[in-house]
Amino acid sequence: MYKILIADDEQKIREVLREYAEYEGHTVVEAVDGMQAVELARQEDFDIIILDIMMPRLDGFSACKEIRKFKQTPVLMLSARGEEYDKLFGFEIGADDYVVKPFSPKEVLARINAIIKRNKTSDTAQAEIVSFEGLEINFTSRDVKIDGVKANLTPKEYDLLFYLVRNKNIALSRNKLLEEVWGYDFFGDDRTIDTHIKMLRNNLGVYRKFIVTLRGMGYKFEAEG
Amino acid sequence: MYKILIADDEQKIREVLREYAEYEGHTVVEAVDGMQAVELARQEDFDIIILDIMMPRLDGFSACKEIRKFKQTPVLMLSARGEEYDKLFGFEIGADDYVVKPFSPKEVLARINAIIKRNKTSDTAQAEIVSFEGLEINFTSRDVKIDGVKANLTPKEYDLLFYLVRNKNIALSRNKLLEEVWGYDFFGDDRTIDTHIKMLRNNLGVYRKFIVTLRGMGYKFEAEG
DNA sequence: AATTGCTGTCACAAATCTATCATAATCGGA
DNA sequence: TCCGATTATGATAGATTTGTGACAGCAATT
Repeated sequence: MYKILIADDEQKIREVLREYAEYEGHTVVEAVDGMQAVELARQEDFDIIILDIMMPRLDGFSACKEIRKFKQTPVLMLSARGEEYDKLFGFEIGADDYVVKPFSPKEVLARINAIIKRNKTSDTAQAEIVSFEGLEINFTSRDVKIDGVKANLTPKEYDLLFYLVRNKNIALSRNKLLEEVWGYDFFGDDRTIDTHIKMLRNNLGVYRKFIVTLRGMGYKFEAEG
Repeated sequence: MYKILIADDEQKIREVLREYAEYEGHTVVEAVDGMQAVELARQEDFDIIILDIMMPRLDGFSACKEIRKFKQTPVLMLSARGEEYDKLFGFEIGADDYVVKPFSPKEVLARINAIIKRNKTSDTAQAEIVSFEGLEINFTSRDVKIDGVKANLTPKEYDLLFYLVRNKNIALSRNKLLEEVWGYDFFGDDRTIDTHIKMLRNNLGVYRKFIVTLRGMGYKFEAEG
């Protein structure tokens, strides 16, 4: 569900949090110090960042400030009891919440969920992506990658592929395809589909195998993914 | 959590906002015009005040100015699109933020939280900045730098770019863009977008590459950052 | 009143896509 | 294996879509 960055120099703590977070279906990336956390935050978009305060190289406060210069990712601070309590309390550095050690992972996860829910403004919506072996289809950004390389499809090819994939493992007659992809007001030839299937296959390279011809019927996209 | 004053002459709007705010646990007080808002603000301490601009008896601008004479309560303005745009933009009257109608209650609540948090954190308001290579976009101060040099964009160009960037890596149809950037009440031509995209691209120099044409669809801002 | 800057529209050129056709290849059943 | 039916493919003309420069109407500013 969420993508979480956990920065703490104690492996034990990272481990415990990761375990709980992954159990809830989140993705976790770890950093062992503040510097690394800032770097990772710069490169990727996280739903939330968890920063321990006492860390080598760059402490949690400074890391938080640094991150806030370029990202608004919610931050949850971890602190030992009494440690810089005032700063924490005032959230002067822009943290969204904090948890005092020793904490229960359960509580941390609860806070994470609360913070993310509070901060979610349609922004961090997950892209809709499906992949079949090396064929990756991103419905959200409307692009298709073949072994990591972007394919250059024409509008009709996108529409056709997207429709096939959305109805994968379903036999689709030419009429059905015409109606759904071309529109009810298209009065052209059936065989037009063949040509577009051809183009699509050419563009899909080895993954053309997913597009199966159903003789006397039509086509289908056949895959496990 | 927070105590909010909502001043709007439209009952519908007060109702919707109240519902959302209370759902988040805030306390809401309503005013039906600017005069009443000022009186209430004088008597009670709110965490934030929401003022519609068009109100009977005393408009939102004047109410805001009046309130600022005795309280520093953060103010969020509501305005119809285009309504006194510059005043709003300059925040000359001391408002902390503004939202253009029609807005989503969710967005308003998000802004409320942001404003209050910003005001509570020792007024070291952090600017919201994102960058993609040498292209730096500051949502807060509403400016754009190209390799460190400030670009001179027109309002529409800002709006368009900001929307694209906030929805980066998402395919945006012309209709979607018209609706979100121009507003639901714009009945002009699709192609207007093309022209503005053109201008934007010219202004972005080499970073025009981030704006990708999706033939038969629309455009998207494509970048990793 | 004149100037400047912004917006939306238009027209044309350039780029790109699509449908169709002709022909080749393939399939399935007799 | 052969034959008719169906599908694959290459080529291409015509249709769409997008990029761009020009411009008129407005609004704000001087």
